[in-house]
Amino acid sequence: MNIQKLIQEQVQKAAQELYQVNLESVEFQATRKEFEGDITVVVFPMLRQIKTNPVQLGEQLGAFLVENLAEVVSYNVVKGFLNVVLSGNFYLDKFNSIRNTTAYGCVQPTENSPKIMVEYSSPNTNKPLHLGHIRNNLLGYSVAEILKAAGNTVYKTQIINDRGIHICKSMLAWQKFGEGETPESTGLKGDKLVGNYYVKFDQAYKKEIQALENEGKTTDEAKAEAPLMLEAQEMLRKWEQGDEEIVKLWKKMNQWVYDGFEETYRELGVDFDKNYYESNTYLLGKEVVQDGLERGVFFKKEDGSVWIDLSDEGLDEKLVLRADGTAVYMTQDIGTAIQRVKDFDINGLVYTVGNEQDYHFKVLFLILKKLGYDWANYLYHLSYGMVDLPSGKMKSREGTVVDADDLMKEMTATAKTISEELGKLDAYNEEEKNDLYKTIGLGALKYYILKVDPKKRILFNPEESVDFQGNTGPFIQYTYARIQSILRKVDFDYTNSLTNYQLNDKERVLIKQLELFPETIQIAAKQHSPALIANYIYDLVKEFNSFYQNVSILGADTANEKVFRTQLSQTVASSIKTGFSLLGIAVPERM
RNA sequence: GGUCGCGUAGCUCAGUUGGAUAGAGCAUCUGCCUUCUAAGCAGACGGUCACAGGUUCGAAUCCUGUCGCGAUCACCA
Repeated sequence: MNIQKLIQEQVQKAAQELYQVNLESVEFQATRKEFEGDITVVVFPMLRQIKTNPVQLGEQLGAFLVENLAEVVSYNVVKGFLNVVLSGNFYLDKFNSIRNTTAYGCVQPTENSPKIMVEYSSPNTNKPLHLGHIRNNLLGYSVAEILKAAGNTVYKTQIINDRGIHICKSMLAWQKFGEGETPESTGLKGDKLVGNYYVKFDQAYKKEIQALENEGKTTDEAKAEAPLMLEAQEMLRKWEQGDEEIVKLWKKMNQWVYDGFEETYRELGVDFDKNYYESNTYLLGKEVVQDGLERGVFFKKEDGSVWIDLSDEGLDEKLVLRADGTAVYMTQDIGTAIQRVKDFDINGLVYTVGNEQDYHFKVLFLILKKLGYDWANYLYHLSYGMVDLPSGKMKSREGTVVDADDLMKEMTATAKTISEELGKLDAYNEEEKNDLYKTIGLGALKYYILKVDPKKRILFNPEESVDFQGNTGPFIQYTYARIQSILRKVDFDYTNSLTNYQLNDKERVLIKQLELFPETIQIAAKQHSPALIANYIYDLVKEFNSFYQNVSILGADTANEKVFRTQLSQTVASSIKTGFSLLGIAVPERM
């Protein structure tokens, strides 16, 4: 039983004995560090049931706790706050149990655990991944890992948007201007090569529009009538009819892109258990709409298009099937969700998609509910803010897109520069050094992005490089490396737990922080927020560094101190490693 | 215009179900490497929690309104 429950019971018992009042609940908070104490009982709310002055009541409850609970050694009352001081032995026991727990903080999933699918990334195959995708990938991957650690069975997935007009644009431009270029012939990553042709299409298309406008057409007419656009649309029609040549080209160019993406994912350190392809799923959902139409969930307009009326929910009418019977985005998403539940027997689904699609997912979830799927209550849109530049939105046309591969390279290069300046890596050969630079560079980038609340937008200034000091990934990695350095130097046995040890303040604070790890993971899972993990680890590391700098570990006076502090350091390192793994960030042995 | 989100130190961000004197990092300024890695530690400076009301023992947090920023309101995805 945890200490909070024990104190609550005793406080309720005290209220009963002293005032014959049945307290329904007791409110707690962590004691602020300017006061003495470990846990604080807030007395104010009790005054509703017990008419007395808060200080007096606090004194009475405090005395009762000291009397009746061995863990409580003393107390003080400030205004309406009863600060309770717990015994050193209580924390020592706590520490020993933490130290002896494997995968401390995490809950192992069982047969009966909820099965959740997390979708993230889901790129279009017409251009390379950029900074926006990086935020998406990091968030999706991290939330998946956090859900796992909280005891769920998790499947990571992406749906690759491999068909549609945008792919045809790249294909057409390559056909017209490509002169047979391939990733091999140019040395370009496949996604970059295909992306170049998407840009080329856009440039040529713009020229055509301009020419038509000069002939007196309106902009809308010009856009619709430009020969390149007509050709691209024709290509899409041919693709849908299964035209052999077009499909062959489509397969070839998509494969280039997949190979390119694969490399980016590998560098970024994200992975998927299952890939869906839009070309396989874009027809899904039509039957469900038909079925829903018959059951009266949807209705048909005169032109034959199918809609759902969501005005009851304060929303509008929404199209789910075009008049010509073809699917829209919503149709596909309905079908795909149902397919995924069939494929994986999942109980829930997390969609990592930017907040520009808030409305879409609100509607999607409502529709699935109205269709009567019970799992529709466990759908979650992990909505995140855009990554903007000082100049505003990233625009490929203006060349302001921050490319994912380039950014990772720059981060690694910065890590290298800083590491070389500090010059502490003599123990490493070139290959080990290069691995380390990647670890640090990516650690800086990932932490920088994940530490902020997902729903807030991020302003990314490419001019000012991401920090490596203070509240950063490298700061935390550095602390881990320092602890590893200590552990390498230990020349005594520290396997056995101590039962008799006088904790100092720094040690006690660290144990308190360690104690919060499991509930932090649970809350982060519930809120789908890697930022909570990042903040928790940062607090832990700050406390540890203060301990490290002010207290000698291997040079301590007594053997017990050496053993205990080594154990404490090791346990902190292990939580750093676990916590960072939930963010997809690696930790180094040296740096 | 309707809907949704955001607004906390010069900058970037924390701030649990409402609780004590609103916290970190960066930047600026002081100290600390002949003892475990100074990517560190100890400290100083810095606030009308956008604004105005309300709810109550108590509000950055909840409610209402105003202002500012962003997104969305496609037979695009």
